[in-house]
Amino acid sequence: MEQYDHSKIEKKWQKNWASKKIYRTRDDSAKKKFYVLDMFPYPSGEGLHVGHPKGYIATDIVSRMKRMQGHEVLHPMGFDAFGLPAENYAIKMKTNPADAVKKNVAHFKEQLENIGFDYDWTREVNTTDPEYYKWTQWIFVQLFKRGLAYESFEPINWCPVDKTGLANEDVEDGKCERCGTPVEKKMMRQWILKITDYADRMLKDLDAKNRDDIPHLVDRKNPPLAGKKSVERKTVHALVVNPKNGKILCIKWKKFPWTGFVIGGVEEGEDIVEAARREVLEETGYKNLKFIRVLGGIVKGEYYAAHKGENRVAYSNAIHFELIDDAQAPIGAEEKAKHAPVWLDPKKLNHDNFTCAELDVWMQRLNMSDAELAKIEAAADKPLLDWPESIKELQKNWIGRSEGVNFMCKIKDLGILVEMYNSVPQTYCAETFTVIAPEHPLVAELIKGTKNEKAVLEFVEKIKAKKAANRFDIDKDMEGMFTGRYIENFAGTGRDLPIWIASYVLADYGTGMVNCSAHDERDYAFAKKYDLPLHPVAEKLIKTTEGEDAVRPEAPYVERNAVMCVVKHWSEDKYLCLSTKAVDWKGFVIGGIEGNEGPAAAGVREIVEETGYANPEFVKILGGKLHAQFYHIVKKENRFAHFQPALFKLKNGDRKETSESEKALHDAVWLSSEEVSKFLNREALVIAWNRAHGIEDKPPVKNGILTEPAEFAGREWSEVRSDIIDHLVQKGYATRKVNYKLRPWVFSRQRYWGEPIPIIHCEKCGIVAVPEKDLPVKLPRVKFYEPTGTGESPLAAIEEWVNVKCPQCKGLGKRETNTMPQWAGSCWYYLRYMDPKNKKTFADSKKEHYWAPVDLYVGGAEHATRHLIYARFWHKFLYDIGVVTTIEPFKKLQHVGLIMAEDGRKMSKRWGNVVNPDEIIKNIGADSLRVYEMFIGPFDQQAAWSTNNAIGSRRFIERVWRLQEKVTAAEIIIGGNAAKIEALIHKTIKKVTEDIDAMRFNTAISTMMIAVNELERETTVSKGQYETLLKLLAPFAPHVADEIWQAKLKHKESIHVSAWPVFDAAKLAESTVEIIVQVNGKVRATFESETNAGNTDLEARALAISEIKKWIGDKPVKKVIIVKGRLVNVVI
RNA sequence: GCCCGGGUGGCGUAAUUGGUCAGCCGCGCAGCACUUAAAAUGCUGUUCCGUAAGGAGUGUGGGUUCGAUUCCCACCCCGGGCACCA
Repeated sequence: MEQYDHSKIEKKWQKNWASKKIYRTRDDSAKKKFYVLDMFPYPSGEGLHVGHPKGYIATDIVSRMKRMQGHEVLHPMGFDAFGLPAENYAIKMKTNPADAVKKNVAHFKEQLENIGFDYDWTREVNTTDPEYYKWTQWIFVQLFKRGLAYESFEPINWCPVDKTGLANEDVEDGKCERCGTPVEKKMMRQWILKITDYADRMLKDLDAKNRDDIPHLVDRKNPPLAGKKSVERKTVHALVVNPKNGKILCIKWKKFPWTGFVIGGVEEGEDIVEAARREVLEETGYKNLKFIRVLGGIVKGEYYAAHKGENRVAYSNAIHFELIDDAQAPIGAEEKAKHAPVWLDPKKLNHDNFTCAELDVWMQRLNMSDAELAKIEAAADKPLLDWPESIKELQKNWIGRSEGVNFMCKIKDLGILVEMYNSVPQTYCAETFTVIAPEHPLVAELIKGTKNEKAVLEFVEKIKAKKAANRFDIDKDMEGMFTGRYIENFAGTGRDLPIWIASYVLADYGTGMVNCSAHDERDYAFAKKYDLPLHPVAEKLIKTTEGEDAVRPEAPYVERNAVMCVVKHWSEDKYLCLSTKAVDWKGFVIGGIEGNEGPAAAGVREIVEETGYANPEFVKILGGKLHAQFYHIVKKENRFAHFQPALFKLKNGDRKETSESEKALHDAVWLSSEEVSKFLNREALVIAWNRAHGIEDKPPVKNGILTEPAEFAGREWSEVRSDIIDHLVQKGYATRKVNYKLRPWVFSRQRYWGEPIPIIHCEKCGIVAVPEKDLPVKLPRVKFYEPTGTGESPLAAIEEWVNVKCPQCKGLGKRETNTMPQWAGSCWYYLRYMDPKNKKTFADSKKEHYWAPVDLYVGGAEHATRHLIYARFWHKFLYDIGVVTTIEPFKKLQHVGLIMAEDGRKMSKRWGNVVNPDEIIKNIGADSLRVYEMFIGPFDQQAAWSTNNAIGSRRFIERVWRLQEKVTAAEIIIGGNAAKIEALIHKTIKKVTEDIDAMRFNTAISTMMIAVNELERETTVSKGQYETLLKLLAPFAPHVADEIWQAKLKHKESIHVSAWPVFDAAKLAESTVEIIVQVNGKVRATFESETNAGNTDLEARALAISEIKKWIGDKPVKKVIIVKGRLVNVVI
């Protein structure tokens, strides 16, 4: 037999596939689509290392299987090449970035092709191609037109080495993500994208349910009819609200049991808002409508239009109006016959924030019975986003939604009103001072004319000059200065709060000004440093969760006040305590405070009662109260107790008799101060002890029991929060407020290598967008493109490019010279793959309807908080302007675990541990490389490369190759092990198919290896079984599979367009099973049994086994547990 | 500090509605066969202790159960992300 020689076959098949165009994707297919996407690479100068293709191999496998399963597969590839890394590389190599990128892309592409991917290269995109970035710029113009892109002048992060402004996402730990230089704050003219407008929706949709599965009503009541022609229509829903009562104008169809919005077709040349007005007038007669807004997105409906005898595919926008008055025009007879206007109570409909799709869902619900609703809820109980929880969590933290209140405060003597955000409003009575960010515009006003003015201004300048990274360290970097101003009578507490400028306050979160209390670590440290007053309003709660006195949920809660007595000996340094007999417990004398006695009297009484010592004297109250929750064993109740620690002293050793009942409970014992510290195993007592010795607590924590305000005293910190907010809002001290950590996206870079921002500055007209017909604004090719560091991009120096006519007034204008950041192009590339050559639009809407959303998106987890957030933002925006149909771009997301070098470090030129895939392909072949990378471990887990281990994959492929020798012409072999082998093949089909779907490639390969090992033991292998195995292997090792399939087995077409095998459940079942017999849970014997043997039969056979008899001996059998088809367990 | 993920042979790992002696598959290692020899290939073995019978064993300690890698509680360790967001 011919030897397996990868070098002969791999190139051959790569050429063959390309020439036969077997991976060409069609847009007009009747097949079900599957869109599988890789995060496209950023082509660096260094080329690929073996880690890069891991994700690409995975998507290649999935795409090949899906194609064989009969899907129309879109599996494209392209290059993201604008931005700093490419530009810095070009500067280093002293070439033009455009040339460097061209070279790098060619190199990447060649390396990728060597691995044998099934990309349709006719759909390649490159973000630096003017035909591509024309549409990146077009989207920017749309953002600009809707006020989501704006110019601003404010302090932003600036990298002094890369000489450009940076987005919040580009800063890691106060340093530039690219070069590690600490960033500075710099006042700059810049472009901002208002990503924050989408914060809430991006957060909400992470946990949203899958609305795609809610059928549109039109689908259900009037489904499309087969054989009728299909017509596309643009339609509108009108949401007309009566502002007086909130009711919504709908129409009731007379022939159908159906109530819904006014819906109508949009006529040629008609605006959607006009169309909606016209339809409302025609169908209901209401003529005076106030336009509110166009709801985001469009809804697709497919139905049969009976009156026209055609199937309709309708794309509908929704328009929100308010009724101005009741004036009604007469309704035509024809309309009257069809339906009548009705006003519906919207119940809980909050239409202010609705998207079109949500409105559509709500409308359908109007007409559903409860049973129908429940059914649909269940169907939609799948998440909208099938993403790893960890990535969702990362995004949630990044967006950082925080619900709190804005306090309204008045500045004393100036009368200025300011707002201050607080997400922990429980502390409002604790607040003792206010801090303000040095950058805050109010600073100047506060100090104007005061004697401190000059000193404060100097201080502000000093802090501003500090690097961002050095302003916030609690231990050393915090600095502040008093402004001389106060907040007046804050929130009715009667306190004026001094206003300080503090280095640690964030100017761009909340309002840049914060009220401070002892309950925040930084504020506490600041107060200590500058000797500011503190006023804690919460005390610690000790909740016993372990042992006999652990809180028991079933027991009632009882509130008690008590005294905790620290009783000193009359002459020695020892302390009087109790040893409790029932629970092996030693502790201070504790007793309830009765009626109107105080802690001093109660303490004296309890000490006498419980210890017999006759003359205790009250010395002093120690610190504040302690709060505890525990279970009172004797009274069988949960105690919510407030202890007042107090110091007592015995005058002398005189004793009285204690009562019998007290004696039974505990003894009085003396403990040395050391011993006391030893048995103080409950935090409460430690604190009491510390207070008795004047040791101060750490800064108060954010939990415990509130002591102020009086209305909420004694309640638990977390539980009281919402009531406090209600209280503050009611009293008018504050309003509810939500804040986000997500910042506006700083979108301009003062660099050459990026998409020019398509804006023209005109002296007369101001900021004008480049008209869409003039796009793209091409990046000019230049000799000098190094960053200037002046805050202007190198483009600013090219006069012939900068000077341009204003598109509005034709006067003198200047181009915007900043460029877009690296992340811009990747925000929408997945849409361009759907229709990469389109010159009229970024993607044809029919193609978008067919391909969207991306079914599977594979890439590194490091993109969770940048690319994936940015892309979701742009996608939602495109949805809102009605140009895409899904609310999320990526349905399923899978992240790739990194491949590390053999030394366990990241592969990098710096460590000299890079493994080049070209090398591996030369030695063992692309197929072996592919199989190895998938076999290395769980796909999403990091793994270390081992060239040695890769040999195992090569051996596996060789074994498959040699199996050819055993293949007989027969499709199926009869007799011998035939049934067993057939079952094995079907098991393998099932497992491999399921594993590829779940991206468990390592176990899929393992399963195939087991199958090959089994087949090797047979003398002959049937052709049918061998071909099945080859098909399963084909996505993993496409070259060798096709070589055997076409060259050896003489098939005329590629294995990659053959049909994927389907397993037969009937063939999986085996007639006998091995039953294990356990004695007391330990396996002692096994026996063969028919699959469906009954329990009594199994028991009898198990007990008859001599080995089992031996283990049972003469002990009585207590119980026999039988698991059908599995085991018999004898309990003795 | 906070949020995820994980801890199983010499190594990468497999097995979870709790149930076939835990360790599939692969690497490595050892022995054997083939060979003058080597490579390649094939076969056998390979968690630990013990000559064996047998026992122990999935980070540690406890719990639930006839039975726990799988469930519960506490803790330890490793990896990743966030850490100024009041």
